[in-house]
Amino acid sequence: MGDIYDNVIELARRRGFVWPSSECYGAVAGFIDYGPLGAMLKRKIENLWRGFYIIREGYYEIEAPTVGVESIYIASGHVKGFADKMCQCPVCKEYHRADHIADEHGTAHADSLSTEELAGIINGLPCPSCGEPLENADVFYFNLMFQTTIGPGSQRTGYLRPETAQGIFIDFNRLSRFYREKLPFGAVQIGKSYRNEISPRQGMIRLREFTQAEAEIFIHPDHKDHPEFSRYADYSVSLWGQTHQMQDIEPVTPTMREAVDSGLVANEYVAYYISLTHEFLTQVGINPKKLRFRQHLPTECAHYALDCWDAEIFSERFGWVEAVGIADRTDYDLKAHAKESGDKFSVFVPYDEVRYEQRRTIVPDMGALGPHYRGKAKAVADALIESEPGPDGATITLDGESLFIPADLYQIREETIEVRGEEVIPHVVEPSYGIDRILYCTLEHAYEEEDVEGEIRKVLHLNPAIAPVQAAVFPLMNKDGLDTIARNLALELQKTGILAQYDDNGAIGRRYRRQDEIGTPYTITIDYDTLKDHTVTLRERDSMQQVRLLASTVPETLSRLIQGTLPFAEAGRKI
RNA sequence: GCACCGAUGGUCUAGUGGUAUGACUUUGGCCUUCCAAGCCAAUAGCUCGGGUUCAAUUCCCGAUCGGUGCACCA
Repeated sequence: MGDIYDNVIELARRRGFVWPSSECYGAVAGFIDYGPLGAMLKRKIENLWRGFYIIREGYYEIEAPTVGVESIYIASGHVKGFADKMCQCPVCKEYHRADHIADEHGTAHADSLSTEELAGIINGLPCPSCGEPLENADVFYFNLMFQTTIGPGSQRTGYLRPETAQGIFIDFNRLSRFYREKLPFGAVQIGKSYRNEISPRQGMIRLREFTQAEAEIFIHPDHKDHPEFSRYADYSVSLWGQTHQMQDIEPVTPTMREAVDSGLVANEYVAYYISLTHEFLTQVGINPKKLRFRQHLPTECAHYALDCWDAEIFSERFGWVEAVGIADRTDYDLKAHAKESGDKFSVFVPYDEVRYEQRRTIVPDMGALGPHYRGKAKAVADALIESEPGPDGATITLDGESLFIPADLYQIREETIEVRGEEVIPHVVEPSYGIDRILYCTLEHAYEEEDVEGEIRKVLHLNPAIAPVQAAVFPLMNKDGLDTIARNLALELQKTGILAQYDDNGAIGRRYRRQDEIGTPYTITIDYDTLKDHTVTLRERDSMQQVRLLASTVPETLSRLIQGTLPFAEAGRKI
């Protein structure tokens, strides 16, 4: 057999976590189906995430369409920037990045050239694969966004979103109103995003349709101290900064306070979400020893991002997998949408005290300007307002012509203006989670093959909070009324919101193994003692230990076990 | 996209120019007083399309998916 990946994926397929999509018509790379247990697991991971970001941080969730009009992605830069300029070698048919080829042969800023310019430059250069000259090779765009058209016969172009973030940015003004126009505030979105990857490999790691959980937190550009920073000030995580990477030295583990003060992490907001991400991922079940935070190198950091850290999870198969990106995107996106849409993407921030400013305004005398300049009067007035008048009059430029306006055609007013605050374009701190990657890594870290008396026991050590099935109820024997008692107990559990499977098929050991494989944390068995004293056994998946307790207390006890507020040893009498 | 390798019940596999082996799983039954025990039975398969052939799961070509390398990863 292969490595742990093969074993995990085999189990995931067999037991209904993850399946290839549209199998009966031939599966398509980059798309997967979540089966019954996978969909449940995914939802539980998402709900744990909601617990952090919505309930604790107070950033409400929105849901925007996955199809967006072209303008959104023109503004965000995806229409232009999310495309690669490619060319194909006429000899070996290999595809290459045209700008990379030009770059290697000494062309500066090749990525900013047009396709025509690039085609001219690479013409005759050797193909990086076969070495033959690239004769008259076309340079064309390959955009990684899925394109569609909106409406019948419509010329309106739409794109499937390549990230959920833009849906939040373009709702900025509505959100600002919702939060009563007070920074900081944030919104989150969990949903599908789409990227038409050239070569999606690596199973669930690189998908063409994937789920993101993103938070966009709008903060004042001059106040990047997180109000709740004390929560994580003493928290320490493994940080692999730019300088560590370039000098090839190990990550360091300072406290967040130290990391911010030393300048390793740009500000408290970024540090706060690094810690929160660490806490979230370890709660999901990621092994903290296989988790590190790596700072983007200057070359890979998007040009607008001020600081960017990836949470990387170690996979036996894929190495360090980028699962979360935490970036300070500054005001890049809001400015871009302001420019493209013409709307204002800012918040009015009042000063602590009202300021008074002396201001000199020029008030044109339209009654005099009108008859004098006729059709040009309006333009003259506008130019006048912007001008710097001398003692006798002002010189303005209109249609390239210099024009002198005598001082009696306008008034100069010295005013004291009350300034209560200013319009501020917030900076955006963005923690962005790849749920599918987290889910895979969780499975991989939870998976264990244990040798029990010569048999291999496959167990998913899933955190009870995210296990798709929380409990199973077995009658020891399928007779003497044990089965009825077991069924009734399963019903009782379901009434308290616990997903409990009833299973009476096969030997008891086999039933335990089945539940171990899907990560069910607790199993309850009804035996002959139950008939005498109404007690049942409760078995813990990880230790295989059992305790005995009254059947009537099982729902309450299980709830507390799942919440983590009751240690298993105290759940009942040891056997 | 390219090159190489692979694809047989749900899973893992044997094998073949004449529609297929075994194990595990699953389901039903018997048995069974707590960790994949035993017995009986049942269900279930040659990735897809084309070609060669009387006949293709097998040979050839192509596609799809998976793996590896190249390229790509805003």
